[in-house]
Amino acid sequence: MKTRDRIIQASLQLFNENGERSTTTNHIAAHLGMSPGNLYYHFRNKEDIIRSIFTLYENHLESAFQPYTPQQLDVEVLISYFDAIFYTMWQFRFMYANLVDILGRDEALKQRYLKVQTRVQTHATELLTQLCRDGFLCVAPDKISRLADSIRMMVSFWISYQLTQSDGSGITKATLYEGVLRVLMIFNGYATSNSANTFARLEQHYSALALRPQ
Amino acid sequence: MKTRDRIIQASLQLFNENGERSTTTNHIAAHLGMSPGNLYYHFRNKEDIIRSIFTLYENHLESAFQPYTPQQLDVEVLISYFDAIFYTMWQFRFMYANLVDILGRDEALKQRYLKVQTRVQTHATELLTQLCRDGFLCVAPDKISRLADSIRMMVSFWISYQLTQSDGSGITKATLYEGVLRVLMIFNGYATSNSANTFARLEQHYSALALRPQ
Amino acid sequence: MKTRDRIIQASLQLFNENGERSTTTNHIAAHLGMSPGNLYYHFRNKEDIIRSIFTLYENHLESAFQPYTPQQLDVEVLISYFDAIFYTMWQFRFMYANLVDILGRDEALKQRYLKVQTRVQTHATELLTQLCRDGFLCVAPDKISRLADSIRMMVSFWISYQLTQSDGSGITKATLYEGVLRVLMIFNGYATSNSANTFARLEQHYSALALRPQ
Amino acid sequence: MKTRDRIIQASLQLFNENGERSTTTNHIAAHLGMSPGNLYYHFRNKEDIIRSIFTLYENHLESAFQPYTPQQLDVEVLISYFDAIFYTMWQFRFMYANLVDILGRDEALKQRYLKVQTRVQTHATELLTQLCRDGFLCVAPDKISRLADSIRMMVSFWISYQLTQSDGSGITKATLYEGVLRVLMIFNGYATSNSANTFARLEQHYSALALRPQ
DNA sequence: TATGAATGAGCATTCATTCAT
DNA sequence: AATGAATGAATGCTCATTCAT
Repeated sequence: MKTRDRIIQASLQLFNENGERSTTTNHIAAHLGMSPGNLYYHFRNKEDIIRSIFTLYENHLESAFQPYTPQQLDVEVLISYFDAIFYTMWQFRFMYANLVDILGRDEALKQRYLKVQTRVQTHATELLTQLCRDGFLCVAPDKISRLADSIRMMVSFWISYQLTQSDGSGITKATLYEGVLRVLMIFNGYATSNSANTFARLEQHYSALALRPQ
Repeated sequence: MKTRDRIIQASLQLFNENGERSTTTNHIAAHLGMSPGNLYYHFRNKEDIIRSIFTLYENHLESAFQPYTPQQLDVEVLISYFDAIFYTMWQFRFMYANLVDILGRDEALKQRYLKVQTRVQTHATELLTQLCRDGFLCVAPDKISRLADSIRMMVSFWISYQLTQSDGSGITKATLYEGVLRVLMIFNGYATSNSANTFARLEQHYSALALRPQ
Repeated sequence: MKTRDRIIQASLQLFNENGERSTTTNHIAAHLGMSPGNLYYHFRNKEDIIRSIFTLYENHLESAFQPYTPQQLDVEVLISYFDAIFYTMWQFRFMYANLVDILGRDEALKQRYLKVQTRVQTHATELLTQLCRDGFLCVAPDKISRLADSIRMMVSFWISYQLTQSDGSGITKATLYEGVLRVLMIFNGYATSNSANTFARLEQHYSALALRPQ
Repeated sequence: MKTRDRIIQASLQLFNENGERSTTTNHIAAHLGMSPGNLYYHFRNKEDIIRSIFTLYENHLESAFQPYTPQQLDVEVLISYFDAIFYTMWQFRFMYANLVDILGRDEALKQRYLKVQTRVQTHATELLTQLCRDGFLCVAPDKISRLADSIRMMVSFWISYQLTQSDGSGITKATLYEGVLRVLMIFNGYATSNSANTFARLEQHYSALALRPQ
């Protein structure tokens, strides 16, 4: 792996584990057994590292929430979407835990965040429309967009919510699968008789993951 | 006012205006025309100041969300609750903007937060039950608790959400009245024919406030 | 001596001995056996220290180059002026050695420099006029100002000139007395028969000092 | 052009434009689209680059200030000398702006500077003698050397002086033509009736250049 | 010749906190 | 109660230079 990518990966890991605020650039360099100078050879400053991680986030969102091709729809497709939700939360959990702080310090990043969230909203709306059309969900057309928005808000603040509500020390995969289940619960409210069975299986699937110890 | 209280008030003001992170203890002391040593005579450390502010928060919540006495119910009562929601968000907005950060640094404070939130949840549930009983709302008994929870979550993260979504520089009273309106909108979904008129007047009331310039 | 003044004096000393560029704030603090934090308690930053030294420079120039009272004029008065020239060069030699650099980094300081130099020019002109009137010098009235200017330029760049011309390691008092002698030489060109003797004695006085080993 | 020369030219340009201090070796390499490693293949270190630029300076001085052949003397010859003064100041202005700093860091370079300045002094003296002999100037023989010295000092510190005196942002060609005019003014003081006209034309020539916008 | 990743000592500055008075 | 000088560990970042390829 290239040094630049190693720095990004190590930073992401340390940010997720110890928080972005308390992870210093010297920390990251030391963790990689490299000099701080080399880190600054590859990145202009700490903000630049965060922005590069944000690019990963953008790319992931972009690819994960594309509408599916017509013939594809079955449990696997839905699982891929819910897995993507989980993966996003888990992979970038430091960001969700400090969104206000991180975006508050970097106006350019905030603009990028707004942009990508707008796209996510669009894609999510399309996805829900498709699921309605294919008889998996039953949502009034004028409420689809609001549903997508609710889901986005839930996903965006699930980690913050958990960090303020649970007395545990940190976020585990199980915590995030709980979040996935909450989203599923919202879907369940709009399930059709066709999809009830599928959703039951999905719930079983993620319940099992939510119970797994770290 | 006693020195101790002056410190609390000044800290609250500065935290709200400039953020807790960038408000130093020397800053607070200077703002009060007092020595940092004196500040540390009255408080063990910065955390101690935040804890004292948190006590104000607890007291406010405790007194504001008590069930009303039977004969009272009219528009004024509802306004008093919604005003209390607004007041809480406005008065302690620095906390809402940094909840994860603040609670993450102080486990004892987190425990107090959990406790007070549990009480708020209880009181809110009782309140909703009362409003149903008095024919103002129509919510299935087993859904009342979940409704209270949704409202709490909306209030808790409205400020964070606004700080990440809007590209404006900061939180204004109008922003928070928008939040109050969102909560009202949820209530509206459960309004009875008796209360429809009342809710319309409430909406008018807060819409006007949300439009007022800073 | 107050800590603030001790910092100024130590900084001045270290700047003069080792150059301003290579004298770090930690250096200064260590030299005084104090923490860097304390240094920054008394001064906002390094620039602030330099500005405070510059205030000393301003005050010195202001007091040293006042016109003399009529009855005063004798050798002692002239010696006091030439001594002031020497003292200024010696006391603030780091500044003269790095004028371009120091003023180039701090526009506000440059403005103060321009202002004080304008005042020095005025005072020097008045002084020369007085000396002419008292029969010590004979300069055409329209050339007095230009003479003052030449002297100022000579004093301002004597140290720089010496640092580029001599292969010795540094500036000594003797070097600066040489500079004083050069200025005296200019005066000599305008001496009257009344003052010739006085100037001869002055030259002897400073020649002796210029020959003294460090 | 050879890589080595390209490095020298780029360094000279960047030093003149942005100052030697704030022009890093990586800067120079990037400006040339080359790796820092390659730069260090051609030069041992930054000092080595400066020394190579200094060689250009030496060569220029050596060739520009040679006595003229007897039959040549007319306005053109004088213009060529004054143009050479201008060219030297303009081409190597970063050096004049930081002479103390640059020579203070490199004792060997200082020795070369002393040597070349001695030669310049000699040549300038010869030149003035020739001009006297040819009836263009009238200077007492024992004062010729001192006149040459004064001119050298004026040229050497004109840029430094301007950088400390003007509140403008930087050195322009006009600034340096002003310097040339100052030198001309000194010559004027020793002009003969034969040369008065010539000097007037020279003054006109350089005044026009000094007034030209950048 | 040339690349470009890597080094590492060093710097100005911050801030919660302490403590003698 | 109050002062205010003092602490010191920590932080993000720079840049001339090296060296394996």
